[in-house]
Amino acid sequence: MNPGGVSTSVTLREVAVRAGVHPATVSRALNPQTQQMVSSETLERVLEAARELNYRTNTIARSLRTQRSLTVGVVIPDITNPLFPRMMRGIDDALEEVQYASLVTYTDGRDERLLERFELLRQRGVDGLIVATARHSDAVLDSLERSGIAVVQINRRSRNKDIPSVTADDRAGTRAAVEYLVELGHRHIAHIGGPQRHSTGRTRLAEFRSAMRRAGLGVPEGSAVTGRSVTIQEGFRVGREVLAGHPEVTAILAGNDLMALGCYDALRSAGRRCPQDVSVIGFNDMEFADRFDPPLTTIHFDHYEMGAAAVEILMRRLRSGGPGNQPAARLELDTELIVRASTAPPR
Amino acid sequence: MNPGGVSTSVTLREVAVRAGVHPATVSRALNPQTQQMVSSETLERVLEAARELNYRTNTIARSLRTQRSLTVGVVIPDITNPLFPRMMRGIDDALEEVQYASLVTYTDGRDERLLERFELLRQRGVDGLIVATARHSDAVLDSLERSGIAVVQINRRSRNKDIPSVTADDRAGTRAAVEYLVELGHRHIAHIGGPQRHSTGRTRLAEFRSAMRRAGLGVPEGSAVTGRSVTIQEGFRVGREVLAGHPEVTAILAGNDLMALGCYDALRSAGRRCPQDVSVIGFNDMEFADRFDPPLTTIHFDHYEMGAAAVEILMRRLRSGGPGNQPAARLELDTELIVRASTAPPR
DNA sequence: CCGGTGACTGCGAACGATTGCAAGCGGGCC
DNA sequence: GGCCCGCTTGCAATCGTTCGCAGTCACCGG
Repeated sequence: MNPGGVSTSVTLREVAVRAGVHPATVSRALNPQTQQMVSSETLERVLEAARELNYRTNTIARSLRTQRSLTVGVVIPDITNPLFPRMMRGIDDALEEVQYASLVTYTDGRDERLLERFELLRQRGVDGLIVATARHSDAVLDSLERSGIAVVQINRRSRNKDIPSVTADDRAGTRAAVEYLVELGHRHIAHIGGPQRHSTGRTRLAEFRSAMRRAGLGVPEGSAVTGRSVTIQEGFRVGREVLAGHPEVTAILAGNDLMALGCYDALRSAGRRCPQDVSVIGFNDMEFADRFDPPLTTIHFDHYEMGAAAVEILMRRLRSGGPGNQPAARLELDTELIVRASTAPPR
Repeated sequence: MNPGGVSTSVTLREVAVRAGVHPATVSRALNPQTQQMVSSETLERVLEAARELNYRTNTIARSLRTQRSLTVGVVIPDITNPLFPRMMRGIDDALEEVQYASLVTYTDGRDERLLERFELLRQRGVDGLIVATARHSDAVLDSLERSGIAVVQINRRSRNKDIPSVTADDRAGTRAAVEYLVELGHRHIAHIGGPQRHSTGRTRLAEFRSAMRRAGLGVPEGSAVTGRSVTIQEGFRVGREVLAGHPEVTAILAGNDLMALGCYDALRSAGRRCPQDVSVIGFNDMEFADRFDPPLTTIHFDHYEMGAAAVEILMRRLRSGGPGNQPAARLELDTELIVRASTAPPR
């Protein structure tokens, strides 16, 4: 007895001895799935012994035997990107509910690292994968999918429709942003987008064009430009370029919040004020977006929910033991335009 | 052969068959520690076979046998707190170097959850623990330490000097902040501190008092108040209280950056401007502190390095196989005052 | 009274690696 | 020529669970 303390690890065998039964019986008694196989007296005796010894099942041994680790790998570009902490919480909380744990790994934007990182995860026996690094055309993801491991894409998705995904409704979000700017009276709207190898970059750019067309507005050459990555630096670089080429622009729809911050910098360096001279809209509603100078108008979606939903889809897949016959889920989360102070009518 | 693809798992035994040797020999050939035991011809044959089959050692099986999982548990309050993502990167990158992985778990400020969460980590066989939730007087941590598991504290530390820790030099940071405010000409400086159950809250408050005394300034009743948690909400609540009770205050040293943001809100709600009416200094230099309105003057330290250093200490401990005889490391990271726009001379 | 059935429990073989021990083998030395 | 030694390698146990199989026992129905 070691109240409040941490005991050294006790095995099934020791519990068995104390309860006067075979280890296998202890195993059955402790597993909810097989509990009804053991008589109630034995059950009680075993449970008592287990409690007294403070027995905890050794996950490693179980995993070796059952070939399931109750672990999923999570591959994200970088936890430092403020989009991901909340998403991770959604994932981890949902995993905790089903006794799973996550093993997190980063690609730092070098998406091809996925394969090499995956090897490590595989060595550790992950049962499935949540991947936030999908490219539009992603051979690695395709091969993972073919190899039969359960994969769910999150935030971005590849064109491979056999792989389930949870993304924001990029189309609706972009549409809302453009329509809002138009409504404010803007006529010269630029788009500083993300890379076209990402579904987010593609969809948002495509929808930007559509929405502009629907509004009867043109998208002149050089007023919808995409960066090489979704970073403040690229937002700054591309923003400067666009502002220089199109001084008539009074509003910018950025590819995401980080690029929007880059646009802030570009505006400042061009001696123009936000929102008085140029309005800016981001995407993601990242943490502290309401604290920036000016507070950022942006497209919100529920990052936490996105993580939780990905886990749910993954678990469904793991339980069914394969993709099954039903088509892969492609969940799109609702978006909401959050109006703050980075947008205003044009002068 | 399955180029670019993902092969199904191949075992030591299969490699052994292909190389025409015993599995034990393959094991020795593949382990750098024992590699010199096998002849160079055999070695080559084995390596070739392993490469051809794309063999990866099964970490779970290895862990069961060796009783070491190459995994460490990381316990943090909440990954959503912007202090932690960078720290996690420091931890994970350092762990990756030594082939370890991290299993992260959250306490959400309910520090007592540590014990229950630790049980889960123990089940999964973590070799050590990095804990960011230390309380000044922390029975759970004490018992963990006594139980012999390797623990390193990070960011905060308990009074138990037998447990190694990596913290910021809270004392020096606080001193620099106070001295800077004094130098600017402030005479009425308040402290909106963190809970006294945390070493950070304690040390910063204590040093605030010392530094004020050294500057020949008083700390009137009610001008150094601590919150119940280090959050924006508490910063706001306590900030309002202090401002109401001490309208003469022209500068606030906050317990951390989040509380500083709360102070921003409190000032706004009191109709006072920052920095024109009241200067504010934070602590941590969290992500995007330079983007706030106004950009936050704060005490910087290297979060990434903090994580990496914790890993180094932990690894040293794991390798030596116990606390050894040398005293536990208590590393304090250098701090630096980053002057931005939330501070100015008093009117 | 006997065969059958069902409910429990025990037995022992996995899972895939690591490692102490011992055997085989060749060479050097006395 | 015999002995010892060191270098390689194989053997088999082990880590802690799970699970298919089979055995035991009581009870029930014919």
